[in-house]
Amino acid sequence: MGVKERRAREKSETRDKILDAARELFVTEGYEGVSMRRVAEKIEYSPTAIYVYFADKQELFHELCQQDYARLAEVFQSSAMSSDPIERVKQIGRTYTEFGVRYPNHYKFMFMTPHPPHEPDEEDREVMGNPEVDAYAFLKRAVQRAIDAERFREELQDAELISQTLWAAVHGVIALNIAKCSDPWVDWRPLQQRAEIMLDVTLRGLVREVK
Amino acid sequence: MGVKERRAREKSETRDKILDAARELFVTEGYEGVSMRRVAEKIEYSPTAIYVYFADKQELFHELCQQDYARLAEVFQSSAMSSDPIERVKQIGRTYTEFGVRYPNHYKFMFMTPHPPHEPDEEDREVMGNPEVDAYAFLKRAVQRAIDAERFREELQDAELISQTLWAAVHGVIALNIAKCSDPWVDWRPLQQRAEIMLDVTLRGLVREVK
DNA sequence: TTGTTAACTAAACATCGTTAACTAAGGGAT
DNA sequence: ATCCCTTAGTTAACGATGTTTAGTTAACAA
Repeated sequence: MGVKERRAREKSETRDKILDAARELFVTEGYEGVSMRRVAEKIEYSPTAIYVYFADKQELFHELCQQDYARLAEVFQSSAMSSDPIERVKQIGRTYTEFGVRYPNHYKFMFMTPHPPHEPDEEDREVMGNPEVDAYAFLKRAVQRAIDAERFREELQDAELISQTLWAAVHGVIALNIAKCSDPWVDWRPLQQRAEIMLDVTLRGLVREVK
Repeated sequence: MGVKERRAREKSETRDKILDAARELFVTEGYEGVSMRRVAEKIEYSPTAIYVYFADKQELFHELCQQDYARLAEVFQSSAMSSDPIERVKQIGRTYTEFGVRYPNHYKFMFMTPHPPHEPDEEDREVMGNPEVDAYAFLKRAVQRAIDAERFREELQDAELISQTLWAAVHGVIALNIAKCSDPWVDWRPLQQRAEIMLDVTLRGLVREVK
């Protein structure tokens, strides 16, 4: 009776092989630069074999995406240790920046590429909103703690809005860096400096004045 | 002897026809969604005719891009009328947001898509740094004026760095909106609100305290 | 009239994502 | 032991893409 389980295991192993191969290519070549044929070649399967496991290219890379969202949440989990709620938010920002710099192609696909609307399945619904596996929820919780500690200005009570603002601010730095860093039009300051200034500035604009 | 000129005029007319057709398709379909064949079909030429005028698809859309940079600078020119230097910067931010919202496909190609490095030609060098036609230079000048008026904090004296920070902040809002607005994962606040808050927050973080 | 140039085209190439039709192998039921 | 069905995988092909090559055609200069 263990037959079914062995088969399932084998199937999920090849599935993982596909994902691993796709990820490796994807990291260096980006979404457009990777073809289904090259992924297949890498694992020595025929191109169409992939379609047994994934409906199409979109779905294959969407799955990679999901894995990376989870990984980002994981990284968040193991950083952001500070006891000061504002410092925590700052650490999250720094970790996020690091992620974007280290994995620009993942970042590009995760946060800079429009995906067709996608109604959440049951697994998504399980992850969504859980700070342990949902990076955005993690940020939101940290923001909420800072709100509860009355560290943000009185008129700023919406954790969602503040999170979205912080996210956008740091995202702006990373995204411009990815898309425009080699543009001679702009005399770019070092990324680290830009990222740090951005966190300083936005947080200074958000927090309550100390008297 | 007017032959050469007539020919040149005709040539630049077809060139413009190509650009116009490409732009029209591009606005609704985006870079990936438009094929050289469709552009050609639209002007009733053979696909290869385009290659007489543009080296490849990249170059065709790069040219569109350049036109839009100029247009953005133009729009900047006719907004940003306020006499208060900080208010001016804010107006630039709002105008920029409007541009991104109105032309998301252009915006995506202009600011969210990495382009291969491209050494500036003589025309580029003419535009670069001229606030009348270079939108980034326009922002930088407005920032410099605010610096000169001692409106930014003492430690912030680098117009380049401040401009890049402001740009990144607003870009973050627009870019996330374009890439992720239909993502059910996030309970997005209205774009206008996010944009306005972002400007308020960053500027509050940048300007000198009034005593 | 001839030769040259420049705009444009037709056909083809390589590659892409994807589909359809098949093979081959393994296990369950008779 | 035989039959059948499911399933992982293949081969071949379709239609579309960006682009190249080898023409054609027409206008001008001599």
